[in-house]
Amino acid sequence: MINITFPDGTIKSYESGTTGMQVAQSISEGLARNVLSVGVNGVVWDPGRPIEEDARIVLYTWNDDQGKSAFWHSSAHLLAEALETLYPGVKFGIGPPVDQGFYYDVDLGDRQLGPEDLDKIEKKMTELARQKNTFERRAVSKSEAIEHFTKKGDEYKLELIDELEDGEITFYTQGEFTDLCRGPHIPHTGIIKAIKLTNLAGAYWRGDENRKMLTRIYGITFPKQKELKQYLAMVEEAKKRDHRKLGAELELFMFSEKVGAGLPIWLPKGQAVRERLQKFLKDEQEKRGYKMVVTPHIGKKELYVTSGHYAKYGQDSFQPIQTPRENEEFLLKPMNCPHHCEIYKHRPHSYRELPVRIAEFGTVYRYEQSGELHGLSRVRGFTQDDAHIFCMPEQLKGEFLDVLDLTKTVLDKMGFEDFTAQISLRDPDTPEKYLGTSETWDKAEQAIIEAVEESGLRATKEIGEAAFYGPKLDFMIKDAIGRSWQLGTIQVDYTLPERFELEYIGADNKPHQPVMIHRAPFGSMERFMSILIEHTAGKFPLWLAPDQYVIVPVSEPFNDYAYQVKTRLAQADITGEVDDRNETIGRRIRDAEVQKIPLILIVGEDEEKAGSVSVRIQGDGDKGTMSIDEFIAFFEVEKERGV
RNA sequence: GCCAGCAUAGCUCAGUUGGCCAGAGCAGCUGAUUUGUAAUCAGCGGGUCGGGGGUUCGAAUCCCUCUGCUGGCUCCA
Repeated sequence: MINITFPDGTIKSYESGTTGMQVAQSISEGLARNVLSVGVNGVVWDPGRPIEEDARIVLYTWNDDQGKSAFWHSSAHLLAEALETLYPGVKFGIGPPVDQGFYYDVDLGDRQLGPEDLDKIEKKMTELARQKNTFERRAVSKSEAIEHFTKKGDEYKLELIDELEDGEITFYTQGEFTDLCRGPHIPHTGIIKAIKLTNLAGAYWRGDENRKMLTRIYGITFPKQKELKQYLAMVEEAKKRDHRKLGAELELFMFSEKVGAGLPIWLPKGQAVRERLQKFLKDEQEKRGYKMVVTPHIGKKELYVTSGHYAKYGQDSFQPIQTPRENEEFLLKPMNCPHHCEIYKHRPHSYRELPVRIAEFGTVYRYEQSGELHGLSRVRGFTQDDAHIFCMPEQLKGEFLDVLDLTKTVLDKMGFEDFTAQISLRDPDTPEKYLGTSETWDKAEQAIIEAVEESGLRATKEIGEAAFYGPKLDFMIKDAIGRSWQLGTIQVDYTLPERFELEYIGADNKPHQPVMIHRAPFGSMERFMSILIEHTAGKFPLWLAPDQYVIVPVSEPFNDYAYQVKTRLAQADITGEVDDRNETIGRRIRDAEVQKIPLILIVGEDEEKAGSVSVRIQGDGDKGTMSIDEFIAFFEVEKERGV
């Protein structure tokens, strides 16, 4: 007999060899039907795997991530089975579960799949699922595993096996299909009721662009048809929030084939929002002792040779532009930091004036691969809300904490609560990718880790994600369809001060090297706006809205009054327009609603006589009339409410 | 850059297997209407079917190529 401990602490005894499924059955039939995987002493197992020793167990269902991931992992096997049935000889890479579903990377030889093929594969998967085949786990020796896949001629699986230890290799078989797999899997394929193959993509084998590109088939499955429907509806909803769509509809920004791919063009309304964001940050930075500067969009190649950017990115950048006579070479600036280093250097600094905080909304240009461009999120020309802090080593932590506080202030103001923070460290195995010595890297990484700990911020550590000149703390946030983007960043840098020979005169009257912090709370105006648009669905908070109100006079005789109101509001620093088009009132209200203008003011005979406005809130209907002073007071209250 | 796909009027889309002057709704313009809380009515204009090349008696439709876009991969100072 063995003792099974449940999450609530109760202990029951079972015969040795009892499976998770049997344990579930002993509790209730309903639970047994829903069990997808089983946590055994912290490891996720198949429900059908016998438990031989005392164990703590957790039964996972569709409501648990562990249950979902087993479900989707098994769905990937089902996809593979369908592929093998339809396309004999297909070779398989890997087929893991992901956040929303699963994929399988396959090598179909010369065959190309199109969207029509996905329907066919889906049908086959449904047919195979109905067979309710169980997933059978089998431990195999390394030689047996090699033999199996040699016979099958699947070099990808052989490569994977090659990296595994003998004794830890398992196969899973459902129906006619056997795959190398560590598991776990759901009880049988019949639980997979709703199947949707979502898209096809190319993916390099093992993520290496020098190796073969496999066909990646993405899909998602559910235990109930209804859940698939809900999922698809949710995806449709998310598409409506897409900043590319809203940006065009609300006339915030545009792209032009003639101007060039990845070069956003800001329209008046988008620029209005940008300006308000920048004003907000400028005010915040002013309180914290930053000074604004402006630097040119190009700089001599030598500037970037000095900074190290040229050696690192020169080949993958817009190539230098030349002066016609002297053949001097200039680069479009990909970073503001070298310029800011030169600003620091323009005169000697005493330790008394440190930290020096230099800020700039600096527009930079980077060559991004054509396939990478994506709306405002990934562009070739963008404006960073950049600043560089030059401080003494002993001031580093304090400065870092202040920047952290600023970044949190920004995210808070925007109502972005679901961000994650990531400490991006160097990969010690590839020192050639980084500038500077191991000692300075250790110092810089330690400074970030300590400051983050002290601030109480929860952050993950990611090895190999650092910039080439220093480690960083990145803030990540998801867009409407769940893709994660880096917004704010804080970076500690000992390297550039050295390369630019920056110094300050210390209390000892000797030169010392300052430490540099690079930071951008928004990251870039472009990417920040893309996330802001998607999070607000284009319905900007009052303090950011390009037009805060529109006045709709009931008919022509009241146009004069409407313009009088506009003038009054302008004096109160409230901006908007009068819509005196010859259209029905219903029409003009509708247009304002569709344009997501926060406040609609209707004025007619009653309002003119009373000196009032009739207020309507976007998406929320008629709020009744108020005097203009009342409206201004109401506006100020609403404005403070933020997002 | 790589894989797969898409590109018809300002926007959203129709255009059977290549075959009459390429269509609709919205937007635009003109006129009528003077409006009280999400689309007033009528008339009119608008497209070298993304660019270039080819196949064909004939191409929006088939092929090649370039550009842009979409979803991934790689990359992201």
